[in-house]
Amino acid sequence: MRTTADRVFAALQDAIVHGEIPAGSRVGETELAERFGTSRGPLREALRRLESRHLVERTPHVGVRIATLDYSDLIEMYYLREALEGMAARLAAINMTEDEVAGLKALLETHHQDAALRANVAYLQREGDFDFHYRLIQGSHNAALTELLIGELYHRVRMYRYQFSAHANRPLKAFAEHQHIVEALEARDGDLAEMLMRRHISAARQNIENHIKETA
Amino acid sequence: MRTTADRVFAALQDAIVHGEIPAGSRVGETELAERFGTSRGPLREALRRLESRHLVERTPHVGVRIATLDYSDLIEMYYLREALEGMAARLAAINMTEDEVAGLKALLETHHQDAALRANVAYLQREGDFDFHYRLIQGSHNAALTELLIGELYHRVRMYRYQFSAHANRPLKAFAEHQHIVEALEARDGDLAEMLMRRHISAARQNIENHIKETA
DNA sequence: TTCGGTCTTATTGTCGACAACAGGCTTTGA
DNA sequence: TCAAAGCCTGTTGTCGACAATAAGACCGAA
Repeated sequence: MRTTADRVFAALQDAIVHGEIPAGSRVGETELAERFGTSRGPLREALRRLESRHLVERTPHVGVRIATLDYSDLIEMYYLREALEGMAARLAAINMTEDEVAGLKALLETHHQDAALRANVAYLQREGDFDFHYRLIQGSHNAALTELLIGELYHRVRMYRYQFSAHANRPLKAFAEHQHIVEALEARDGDLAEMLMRRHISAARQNIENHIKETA
Repeated sequence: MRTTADRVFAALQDAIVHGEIPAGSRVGETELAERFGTSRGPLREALRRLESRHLVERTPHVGVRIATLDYSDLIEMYYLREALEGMAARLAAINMTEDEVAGLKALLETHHQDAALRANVAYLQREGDFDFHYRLIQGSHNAALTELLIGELYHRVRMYRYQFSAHANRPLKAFAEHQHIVEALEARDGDLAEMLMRRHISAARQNIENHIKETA
């Protein structure tokens, strides 16, 4: 059976990612403990785990603040993802099974049916297993890499999406890039897969950087 | 003032990394609490933080085991480092100050004076600020990347060094590669710096993989 | 003898109370 | 009026006791 600390952790993480608890706000332990119907013990455990994922910030004797993402954090994260997901793509080209590649291709096909995408207004992917990057990372068959990207970074990325209510403003391009990556995987071309993935993420970052300059 | 949980965390991490507590051994919370002269509360917090760094493994209701590194973990970590430190080198070439580059060059000069290195028997670097990779990573001026590599991965790497009492068995080559990387930094050539760093780490990995095959 | 089930025990998970600290407020002196 | 020192309050850090769980020992039946 899952422990109560686990439940609190999952619930709190969801609340933070979805913005139910405003980013940057200070929260008290007692307050949160009551909210989740438990004592401060398990709650503190949940907070520590969230801290290691950079979803909350703790300062000794002062308290807990929900983490905020400013633009520089966001840009830094894109560099991380470029390096890590690039490597993931390289490894996926080598290690993915035929079935996994076929599954990924089928996933893209369902995206292709999406009306919003066809109209070039949005490229929304359902979370978790239905996310292209999510599946590709798992295809690297590298546990440490997967844990790092999905266990630690993924939730911060999700938080960003909700916080800035961000949707890629280049849906068709992004979709086309996904398709090219899958083609590289099919060809088992690790070099190409890594290069395409890095360009894919780098383009998204530059897109944001330009947006900052324009609005500044 | 530092909290007791902080002290316990630092002490325990050291004990694990240096092998004072054998890797793979099961340890009880009460036992550890007594050893560090505190109660189970702060100790559990320290354990949680060590868990997020993959230095201990916890299973609910069962207990704590000091993490072990098998070869596949080690190999996976090298892929991570190749991706991340490669990116760090690229960013360092762009973001390092002239002083930092000069400092790194001076550091290599002190390594060059080391007798063991000259005799090609070992390339031992003092830990922390005196480690080449450590300094270069900080030179990336990317807080997220630095936190990830130094805060999370670095201690696992150190643990491996102690556990396998590993010393690079290609000291002069490794040293020469470091020098070439610094030259790329001086030239502010990000592409080259990344490529050299990736080859540097990749070579170390292949070295280990070959070693495994031979002894298997 | 071996397999299945029950029970025991040691360990972890949880709780509520107390101690210690940080930040703000008040007070006092110049 | 302003600044500095001391107090006060609310919060977090720490502790010891209790409850719940899982692993292993023990027993009995096939």
